Parts: sequence; C-alpha cells; structure tokens
Amino acid sequence: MRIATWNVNSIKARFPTVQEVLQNIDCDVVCLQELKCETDAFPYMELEEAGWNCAVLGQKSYNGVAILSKYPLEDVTKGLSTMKDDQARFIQALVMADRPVRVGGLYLPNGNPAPGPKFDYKLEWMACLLDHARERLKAEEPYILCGDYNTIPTAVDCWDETKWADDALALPETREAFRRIKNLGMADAFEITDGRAHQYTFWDYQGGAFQKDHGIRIDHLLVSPQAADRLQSVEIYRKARSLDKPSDHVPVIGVFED
DNA sequence: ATGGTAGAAGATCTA
Repeated sequence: MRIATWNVNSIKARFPTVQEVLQNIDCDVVCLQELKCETDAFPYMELEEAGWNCAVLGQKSYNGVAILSKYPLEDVTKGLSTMKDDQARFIQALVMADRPVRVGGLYLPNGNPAPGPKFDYKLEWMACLLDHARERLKAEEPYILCGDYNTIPTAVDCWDETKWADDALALPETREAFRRIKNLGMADAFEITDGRAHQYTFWDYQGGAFQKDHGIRIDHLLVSPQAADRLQSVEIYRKARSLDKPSDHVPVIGVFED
C-alpha cells in the first residue's frame, strides 16, 4: 500500500496539477493539506469519478484537510478532541484495505512569529496531538499520522540551519514537542528508511529557492510500531515542485507491505 | 535594499 501526504496550497488553484500528480504517484491513500476551501466547495465529484473516496474538513480561506482513499473509509473523525478551536487541521479515518490501516492527516500550525500568541497556539496544538497519539497507540494497530508538521526536526533537515535559528519551525520547543510524539513510539518513516541528510519537502516560492535547493523537510509520516513493521521505503516526489504553478510542498510517500 | 512570492479575500492576512 502506498500512502502519501501533500500540502497542495489551495485545491482550487491547483486542481489540474493535483489530478496529474495523483495519477503519477499511484497511491492508495493521499492526505491533503491547505485545501483553502470550505467543505462544500471541495471537488468531490471529479475525485470520486477518478475512484477516490473522500473525507474532508474544510474552512473558508485557510487550512483545510482531506483524506483520499481507493479503499472505503470508515470511522471518520474531524478535529483533535482536546483542541477546542475552529481551525480545520485534523482528520482521521480507518482505511478498509484487506488489512485495515488507520490514517490521520494533519496541518500543524506554522507558529510564526515566535515568540507570540501564534507560537503559543502551535505548542498547544502539538500537546493535543501528543495526547491524541498516546491514546491511539493503546490500540496497538497500524497507524500512520501524516501531514505538514511545520517542524524541521534537526539541523540536517534544512539547507542552512543558521537561517532558521529564530523560526517557529526550528525552535527548540518545536523540535522537543515533535520528539515527544516520536518518543511515544511513532517513528519518522523517512528517518528509519532513507534517512539521508538534506532531503527536502518544501521550498519557498521566493528567491528561486527550489533552483538553489534551499529547502526544508517539514512533511512527515509518523508510524506506529505495527505500521513500521510493514514499512518498506519512503519516496519524496520532488518532480511536483518543478511543474507549472506548483505547490511549495511536494508529496511524501510511504510504501507499506499490503 | 525592510525587498522578495503565492493564494484568498476583498482594500490584508497567512504562510
């Protein structure tokens, strides 16, 4: 089974590109972030015609997450139960493959500028995600928590650590909160397979960042032990960043034994 | 040199 996460930076502005990339990456499940549309405005019809089952949590202008699946989706939940806000940043579903897999799709707050209320919100959100993951792990089932974590885990996950020293994506508190989730037993799928330094999933639109490979690795798949046991490889689909009118993020794909 | 890019909304905000 191939499971992808991709921040599309507006599903409407990107829809032809999204359809093309979805065909090319040949996945069974795709978590999308930054839909930037309301739930009712999601292009259900076109995607269902292409064979996708869709679970969607949208909102006006900002955020928005979805899970697309070639298999039926059951037990869909929206939002983190302990996070009392109205931002569309979390969705989860049980993917009914022959061996079912539970998948959570998340869009973690950016948190800039830091310090400040936005950074406080980011850390609060990460604490709620930690609680959620701890509860989910009790089920001892294959569980994959994927999305745009807005977290650069270590110095080798960005092109120039000094440029990110004061950024909410790299501050020690952010990295510590991310490690806490891993320390529960949710492994970083990229780290335990490929693991190379300086492999990126996001390049800023400004200053020719992609051409210079000035990127950061902030899109991650965290996997429970039962999912890690079936993990074979991780692919970063860099080609998506060189298309016309690209998202600033590219898909990250986890390949699992069926 | 306090810029630069992109999207959605709408005469800014978020990233």
